[in-house]
Amino acid sequence: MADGTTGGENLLFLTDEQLRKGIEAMFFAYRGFTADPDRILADMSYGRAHHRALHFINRSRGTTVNNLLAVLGVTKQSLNRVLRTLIEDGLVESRVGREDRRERHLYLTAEGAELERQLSEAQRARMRAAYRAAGPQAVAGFRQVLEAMMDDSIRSHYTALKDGRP
Amino acid sequence: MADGTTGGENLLFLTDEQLRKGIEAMFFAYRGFTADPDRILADMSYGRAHHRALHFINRSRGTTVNNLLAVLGVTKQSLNRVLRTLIEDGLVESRVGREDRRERHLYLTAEGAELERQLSEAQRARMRAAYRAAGPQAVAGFRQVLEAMMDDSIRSHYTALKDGRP
DNA sequence: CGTCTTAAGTCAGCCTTGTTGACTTTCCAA
DNA sequence: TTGGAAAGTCAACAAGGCTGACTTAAGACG
Repeated sequence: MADGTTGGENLLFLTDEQLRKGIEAMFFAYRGFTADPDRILADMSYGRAHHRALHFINRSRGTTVNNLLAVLGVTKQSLNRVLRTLIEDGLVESRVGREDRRERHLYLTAEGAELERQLSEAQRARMRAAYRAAGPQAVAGFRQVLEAMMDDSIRSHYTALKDGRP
Repeated sequence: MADGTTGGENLLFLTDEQLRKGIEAMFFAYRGFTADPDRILADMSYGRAHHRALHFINRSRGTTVNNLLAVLGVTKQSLNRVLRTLIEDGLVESRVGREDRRERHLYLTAEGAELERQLSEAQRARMRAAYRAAGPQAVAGFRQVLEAMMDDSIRSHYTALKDGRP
């Protein structure tokens, strides 16, 4: 139909203008999303990559390096550089697998858990304020759109974590 | 109250669990968000920074370097490196200001506009699919949460662009 | 047992994109 | 006429991606 509707359903939210606003919103919001942890990390000799590693090791205690690689979507060499410093600094512990001794299982130490808690609390504080300002219905929509935006290959990692599956 | 409600209003959406899901959704979704333009850019000798510059020059034709700096949130030196290659390659034109001749006003050339169109169409396609899958109400919530997540100092740039203000 | 594969780690080198700091040129405005 | 803002440039550095090549250890399997 010429008026932008189909069978009574309004599709105005799919115009290029609307999409552009969503794109710009993603760009600016992501800056805010990372701003607070980045400020904390800047004082130490760590960066965003260390935060991500700490986050997912905390979320999936005892995860293997290979699994972490898949979740983070980076190369082994890239992750290894980050992981090595975290292990050397005593924030992460790497244990040889009991069933398959080729694997290394990763755990946060008490110190690592403390930094992770500090970083994620800063990030949650902003998210909490945004959620509160927008309300529960908006939050549901927010999560729906984000989930639909993920690559198919990535979404399974997200839903597994979301539902607390191993 | 001990059951997570306050005056009848359910605040379950503000639990740390819910916030964590939102944080992980942002992380994975942003990867999808940038994936398609990144693939196109990988073939050329350009990166994500070039895409961002092209996008905002297109959105605010004739913008000054200083304004672009504020919107992108990077240093002059960082932007300059990107801008120089775009100008050298004939994708962006830099015109001396007519009123204030210290300023440079930035415009896309026909070639620059063509690349910008290609990149943003790839990005819009994914956004369109996500919007369509989630529906108009979810999209409204998505935008509300993102806007609330931005830094205060950044939100004005977003709303100015959103409403088409100069 | 021997071979193949997988998991992990490492070394070297490259690129993009961010940063600081110092400096120049241009030119508006007080 | 002079101060300061806008723009641009050079140098140096760091984080964090990447590829390629290679080693070590150990499970899998014919």
